[in-house]
Amino acid sequence: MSIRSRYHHGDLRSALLERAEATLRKVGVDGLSLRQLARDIGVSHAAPSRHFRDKQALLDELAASGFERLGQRFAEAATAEGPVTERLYGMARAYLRFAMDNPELLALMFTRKQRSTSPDLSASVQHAFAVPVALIASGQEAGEIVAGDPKRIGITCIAALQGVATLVGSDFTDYDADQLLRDMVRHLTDGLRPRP
Amino acid sequence: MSIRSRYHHGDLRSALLERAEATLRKVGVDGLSLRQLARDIGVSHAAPSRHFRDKQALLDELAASGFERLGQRFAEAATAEGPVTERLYGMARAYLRFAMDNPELLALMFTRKQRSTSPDLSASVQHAFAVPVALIASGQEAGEIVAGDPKRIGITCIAALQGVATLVGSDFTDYDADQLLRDMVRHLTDGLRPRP
DNA sequence: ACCTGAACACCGTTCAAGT
DNA sequence: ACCTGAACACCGTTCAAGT
Repeated sequence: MSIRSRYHHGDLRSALLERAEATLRKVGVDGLSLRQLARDIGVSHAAPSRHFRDKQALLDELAASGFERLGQRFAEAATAEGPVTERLYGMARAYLRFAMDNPELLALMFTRKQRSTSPDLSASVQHAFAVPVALIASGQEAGEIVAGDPKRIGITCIAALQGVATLVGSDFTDYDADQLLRDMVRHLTDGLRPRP
Repeated sequence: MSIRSRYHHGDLRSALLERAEATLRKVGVDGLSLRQLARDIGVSHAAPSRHFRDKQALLDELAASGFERLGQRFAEAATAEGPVTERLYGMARAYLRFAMDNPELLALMFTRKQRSTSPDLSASVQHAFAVPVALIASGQEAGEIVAGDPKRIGITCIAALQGVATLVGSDFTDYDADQLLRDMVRHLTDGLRPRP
């Protein structure tokens, strides 16, 4: 960061992403403007276009990085000690923690506008989702989970968690997140139909 | 609509809401601008402010009307013939149909930004959610559903459906909506833990 | 290669003034 | 009561020109 190199920022791309995520957290997507981002970083308002084709491209990268981090948290929970169902519950808690720590980012991750999903984003999603699917497959081997395509069961679980995250974030209910999550896990595990 | 009354629109408020929903469906929230709406209707760009404090107020009303219609569809499904579990499945299908018919509206309905929810919207939500809760309560009486606070079980079901709708709308998965929904209903009904 | 400055076509919101 | 027109302070995107 010599005085000479202040004209060329050096790593404007990373700086934009970093600042964008901070702004997203503080003021939400609607409050995020490329011009303000550029101002914050101290660069002209036209500079970002060198690194992101348009605003949506920057948002797509934020979403992709979100899925990468979510995938990491999944992986940590999946490789913990204990029976599969315990680890699945750990993953569920990791999901909800991520959702509550990054509510605006999560909304961005699952809002696909009417644009085609970028290959980058798609790869991050597949990578993240693969973790619970694998865990479910090993749960089936251990006889802890019913038979069936682990991919389909995994997607069902992710959908359930995403729903909990959405409801928690919408404050349409007074139940706290932990209780909602426990209810969901319990009912999805044991079923709503009474067991004999 | 006499020539004399063209200056005063007459029912600008309704016209704005109607046009806004059509635009929402066509180009999404991001493509929705008050100025364009005013232009479409043939009124000055400042006119909408008489009827909606700001853009968010109009979006809130759209969301509220969404919940009202969703509640109606719920009520229809709830009062159908057959056992409770059948009617719950009918409600689930109604939810997903609504989600697929109004993807942008649904996103709007569940995206609460970081603003306080308007009382109007909150009332619509409570009204809509009350339907599945009541159905679950009668399912418990019939012995078709496990014991527990019907409100909490109902919220769990809605979360599950909302999650399915989100995943279907995000096109992160290739599974079609019906299959995803059937999987969710089956697993939530019977549980992921093997039954003896 | 990377950034600037000006330009273009938009926004939401406000407010005196008109009917 | 309801709407207009002008004004203000913003946007995203593009593009010749600078270093």
